[in-house]
Amino acid sequence: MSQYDSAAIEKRWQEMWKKEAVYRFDPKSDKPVFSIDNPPRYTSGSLHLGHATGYSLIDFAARYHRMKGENVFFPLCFDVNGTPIEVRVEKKYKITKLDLPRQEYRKLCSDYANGFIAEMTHDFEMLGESMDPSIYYQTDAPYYRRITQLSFIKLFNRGLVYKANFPVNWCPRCMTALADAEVEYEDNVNKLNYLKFQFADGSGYMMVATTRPELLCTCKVVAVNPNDKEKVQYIGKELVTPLYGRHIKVISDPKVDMAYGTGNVMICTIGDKEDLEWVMKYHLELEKGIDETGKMTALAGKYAGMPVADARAAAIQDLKDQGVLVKQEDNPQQVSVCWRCKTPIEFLQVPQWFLKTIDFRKEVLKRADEINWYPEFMKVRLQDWANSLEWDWVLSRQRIFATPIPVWECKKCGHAVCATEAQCYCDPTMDKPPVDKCPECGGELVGCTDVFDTWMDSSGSALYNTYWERDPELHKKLFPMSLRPQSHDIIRTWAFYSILRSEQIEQSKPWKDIMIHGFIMAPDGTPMHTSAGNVIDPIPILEKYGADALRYYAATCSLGIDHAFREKDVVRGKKICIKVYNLGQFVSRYFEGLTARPVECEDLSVADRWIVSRLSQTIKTVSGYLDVYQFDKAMKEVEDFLWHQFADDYVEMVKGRSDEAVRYTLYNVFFRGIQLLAPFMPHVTEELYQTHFRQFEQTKSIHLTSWPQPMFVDENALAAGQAAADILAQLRAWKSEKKLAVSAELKTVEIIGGRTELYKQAENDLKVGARAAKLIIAEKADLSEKAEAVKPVYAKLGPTFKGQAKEIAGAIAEAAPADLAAQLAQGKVVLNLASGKVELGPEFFDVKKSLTLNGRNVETVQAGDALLVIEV
RNA sequence: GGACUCAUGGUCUAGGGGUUAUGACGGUGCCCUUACAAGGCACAGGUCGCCGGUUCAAAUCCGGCUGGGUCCA
Repeated sequence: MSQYDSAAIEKRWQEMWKKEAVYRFDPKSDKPVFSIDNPPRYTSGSLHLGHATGYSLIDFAARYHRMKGENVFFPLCFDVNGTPIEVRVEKKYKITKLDLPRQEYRKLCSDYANGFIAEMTHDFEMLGESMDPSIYYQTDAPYYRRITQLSFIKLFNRGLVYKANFPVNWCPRCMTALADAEVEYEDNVNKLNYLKFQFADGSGYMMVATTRPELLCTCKVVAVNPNDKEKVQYIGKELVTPLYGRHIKVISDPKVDMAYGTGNVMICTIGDKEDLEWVMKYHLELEKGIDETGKMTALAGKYAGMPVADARAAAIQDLKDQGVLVKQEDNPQQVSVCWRCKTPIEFLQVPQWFLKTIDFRKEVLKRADEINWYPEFMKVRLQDWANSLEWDWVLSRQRIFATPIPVWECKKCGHAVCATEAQCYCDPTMDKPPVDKCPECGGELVGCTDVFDTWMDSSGSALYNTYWERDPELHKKLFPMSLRPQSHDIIRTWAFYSILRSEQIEQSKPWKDIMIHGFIMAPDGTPMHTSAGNVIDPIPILEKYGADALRYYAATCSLGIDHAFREKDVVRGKKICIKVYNLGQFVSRYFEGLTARPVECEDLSVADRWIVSRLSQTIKTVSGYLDVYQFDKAMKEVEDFLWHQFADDYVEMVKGRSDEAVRYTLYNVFFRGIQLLAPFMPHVTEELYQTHFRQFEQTKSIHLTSWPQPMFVDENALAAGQAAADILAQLRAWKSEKKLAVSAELKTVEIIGGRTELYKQAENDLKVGARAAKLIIAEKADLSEKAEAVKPVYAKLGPTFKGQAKEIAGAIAEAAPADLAAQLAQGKVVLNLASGKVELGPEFFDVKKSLTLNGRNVETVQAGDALLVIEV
């Protein structure tokens, strides 16, 4: 008898699936398409537990729809763009982007990222992912970048793209503008400096508190709150800035926090987002105090060329020396930092390319409403985001390893010439512009060195996947896609921009459904971070328990919420593998000697009809859950059915049989059972299929078989079979207690009372299941009945008696069960309450009875309302 | 500071106005019963985060608080 060996089994079938190209999208097929806008995995190397879980969830959907007969589009894909790779490369070679020619730098990044792809593809195979390599893509390839550029050109030509000077989040280390989504916040404590600002008319001074004295060089105004009674007298007066001696005005603005610092705020152009708001509101002239490398500009006078932190220290020293700085206090604040390198960001005005986004707010919201969100509440995040947008999407980045913006600009007049569609893919830093000279002024055209925000590439995945601008017919057939799976952290980026792009290019939603999963946390529920040292490597888990076991864990993670990693669920997953594997070994004994699958059988027993009915119900329930991506609930149903109903109850019930009916039932129920399990545990189910069913079924893989349909539901058999199963479960427990083998033969089993009419229908199943030589089913015997407890049925009592219900329940609890039972035997119970006399029929009571039989040398077991009398 | 979300035996989870509150892992005891000891049977273990409200009835609905998570112009 062989034993379950996850490593051998998983390797065997992974190789077969690959060799036989089992998972292939067929562009020519006219079957319904189920297309997945699969998240291209970022080429950062090692597999993370979060990836393992996320991609498993997607694979469940892919496999389910494949078995439903749909033409599944599930691409193997990688995201090979952007700053994170650059950061790693710079770290590895100890360089910055300025140290190398663009092409060499780009090659270093490309080689670095591509070096991981083979290994990461292998990771997916090890997990049993059914991604399709025939529709492979990676986001740095010219064929993919071409789509990004083409969509840009179309938007450019429609006037949706513009270049503007605009304050942007700027990371001085990465030397790039950052989208707000790329800005993180860190708690920090710095100093709040109290400075004396002299009035220009010599009438004394005003105290201003600031955390950024180095920005005095761009200080434009000082604001006070109009409700600040002490300060209103200063509004309109002139102040002289320390260090620079500029004359500035005092203004009033209701947004000034009177309680913070001195209640007077100096507004610079610009230090933070609040400054930006005031700059916009009062149309202040933008001055640049800090440059792109994070150093002070000439405006800063003697601090010019110093890094911001040094300039601040120097300014503070000078202010102290001059007696301007009179006080410093600790100031806890949140600093904005770059999401990748954690360097504090600056707000700088830099020429940037923008895509009109705010104008599309309504359309995006409308498309979001057209998409089915799983779970629904995730849509709220997108809506909040869309509604709070205040400026357009900054498309450009001053980096290198990304898609070039296909534009040339005139050196003289700044006029921008966009590439032609025929030119794409192109790189304006190497390729020639479509025209020789500036069409406006005849000046020289220079290739744009800016690249796209990587979300510009990513948000085009639904377009790329559906052959947009590659195959119009296929595009029409595939767009919009069926499903976007993703995590909740990138709703405001990937999901939002994808919907925006789809609206701008296709005036349509990009997908029908979106499913959003949570994060995998460390076992203690805190996020996994390399810095916290709590990152769990999934590879040893895969080796110890197998991919099917890890996938079981993934299945227990309900959508939308974060889950702590639970190794015990992986353990449970492996136990299920072992259980079904062994179950297969047992069940297949019944198929020995078969030359074809068992023929349809007319005379099924009640037990057979019961398990077939339960199977049919399970198929319906599981399909319903899978249709709405509720994998946790679906898995639980399958697990409960296979283990408890099929293995524990049905198989135990029929062990004594060897007829055609049981063979037919075991074959069909077990086959369909493992089909239900196949999307979750593809390896062990393939092993079972190939070992026990393949010889009778035509299909080369279980994953290409058709999703099972319900066989029949026989309500009567459901009730009778369940009643019999419950009796037999009690009997097995009794045997175990008496240290008897489950297969121990019994002389007589008498079932007295309880659901007699049901037991009678399943009489033979009970007899076989009990291993009883003689089985008697009787309504009554020579026994005495005793009411153990009489409880009120609250669900009936409450709605009928409302406020009186509590008093009635109290009275019932007080009364003797025997007395209540005696009254019930007469048809009703009469209670004398303080609030009056109440008559209650039997529907208000739940009577627990016990039956005892005296005077016979037998064992008795209570099984629900029935009494089992056993003669060994 | 804001939006969304979560809080249920030792640990983790299901449920989402009225049964005896689901199950897993762990614990204890018995059993190597011929598919399965990573199995079977039994047992112990819970004031369903805290405080209020709605209701005849709240783990469940509402409000506040505390604590976790995610996102944050």
